[in-house]
Amino acid sequence: MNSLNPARQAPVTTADKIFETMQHEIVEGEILAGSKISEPELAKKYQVSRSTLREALNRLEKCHLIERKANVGSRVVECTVTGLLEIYIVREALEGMACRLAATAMADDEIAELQSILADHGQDKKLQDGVAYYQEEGDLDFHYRVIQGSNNQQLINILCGELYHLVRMYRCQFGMNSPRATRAYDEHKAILHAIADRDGELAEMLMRRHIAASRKNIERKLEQEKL
Amino acid sequence: MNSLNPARQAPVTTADKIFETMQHEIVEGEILAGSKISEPELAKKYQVSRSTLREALNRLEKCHLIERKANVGSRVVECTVTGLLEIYIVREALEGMACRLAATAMADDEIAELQSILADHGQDKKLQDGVAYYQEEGDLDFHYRVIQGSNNQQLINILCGELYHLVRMYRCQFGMNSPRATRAYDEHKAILHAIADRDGELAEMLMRRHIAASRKNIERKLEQEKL
DNA sequence: ATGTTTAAGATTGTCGACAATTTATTGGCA
DNA sequence: TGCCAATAAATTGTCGACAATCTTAAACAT
Repeated sequence: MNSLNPARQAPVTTADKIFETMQHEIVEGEILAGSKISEPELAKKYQVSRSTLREALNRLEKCHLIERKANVGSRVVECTVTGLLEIYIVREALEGMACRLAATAMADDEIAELQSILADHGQDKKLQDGVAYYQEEGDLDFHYRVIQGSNNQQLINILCGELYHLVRMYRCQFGMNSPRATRAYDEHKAILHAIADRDGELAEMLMRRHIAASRKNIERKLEQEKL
Repeated sequence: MNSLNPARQAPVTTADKIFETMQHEIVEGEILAGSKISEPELAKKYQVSRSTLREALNRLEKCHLIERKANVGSRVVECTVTGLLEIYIVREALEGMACRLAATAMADDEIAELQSILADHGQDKKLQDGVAYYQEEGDLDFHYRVIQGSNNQQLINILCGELYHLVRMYRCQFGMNSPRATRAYDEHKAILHAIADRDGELAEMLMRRHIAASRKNIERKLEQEKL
């Protein structure tokens, strides 16, 4: 999936590698959410100097995975319900707009390619039925391609560069194998149909509903867990 | 204006000060857009070590004022027409959503305060008439408060922390003393009215039109300059 | 003259050490 | 016992130097 990102450059410097390693560990929860980051400790763990580690920390901060306070240090971000819902709001606004733009900016062959990918997902879904994991990957893949299709570098940068891994982190740590798999698949089809029709207004509305439905689904689920 | 930002912490470390200095110089164009950043040169200019300067550069990158390539160096971002229009698109999506949220999240006294501020702007506008500068500040101020009113930390962070200074940079360098002053003022009043009515849907639509109108105004102006 | 290879110069990335600040610990006092 | 002050320990911020990489220049061959 990461390999699909054309903007992503291969990790050339050591700080790049430490960054990617830590990014993975934070997303997967191996480095616990909310935990304090000890620069000396981690520098020893990864066998690099503190300068190099700090360079990596700066990039983690750029994609909102850690937070720094002057003269105090860094902490991994907490995974709160509020934070999760806030991100869905941002995604609803930005991906909705991206979808509107994609309806006019995407080339015919890009749309065709995405249609065939979606068809593949449909078959896989039938095979695996309830198992939502693959669908999750597929969901990310679909959203990712629509964003790229917007052809707006600022949008792409924010969604694919700065928010993407934070979204993945929440998915991992809240264990989201949603029961919305088949419905989400249908919604994807409808969105893509609107894009193929070059109907930006409808495409935006459908994408916003799609993301809002996910958000409400989570709100509902978390409400039930409380009871 | 900056003093209105509650999230902003006073510059405590030397890297903070260098960051703010450079941020100002880039926004105002004293450090030219598109120019290459020489670490040794700037370190000498500001009388700090390269490590400290690099720390400042990292924060400039976070708010999209410079871009870095591994083993090559940093450049100040270019101010292109495409880039400007792209930012307006992002703002339309995000500030529209912020406005929708503000309609339900803002407290009554916050709304009242903003109304009185807007009234002051109206008087100042009458006094200074065509002079758009103060109105520009007022425009930023209004948008800023609506964003804060959304009470969504992710939104606030992106708009006020990461995009704010880039928007200011474009305003400075493209010399935007728009002739939309009085119309923008009326639009602000209508937006705030919708917020006071707690009509989020309308508030979002009006804010989106407001920003889209600005964008189209710029598109038109730049189109004319070409001819 | 032009294009390629090689070497020199300059720039960025990384390192370890020191200074400044914060946090933890200890001791004293109400 | 509980709270505050002073000290000790640990952590973050800053510095200058070295290593790796890129850029520029010069020399050479075609």
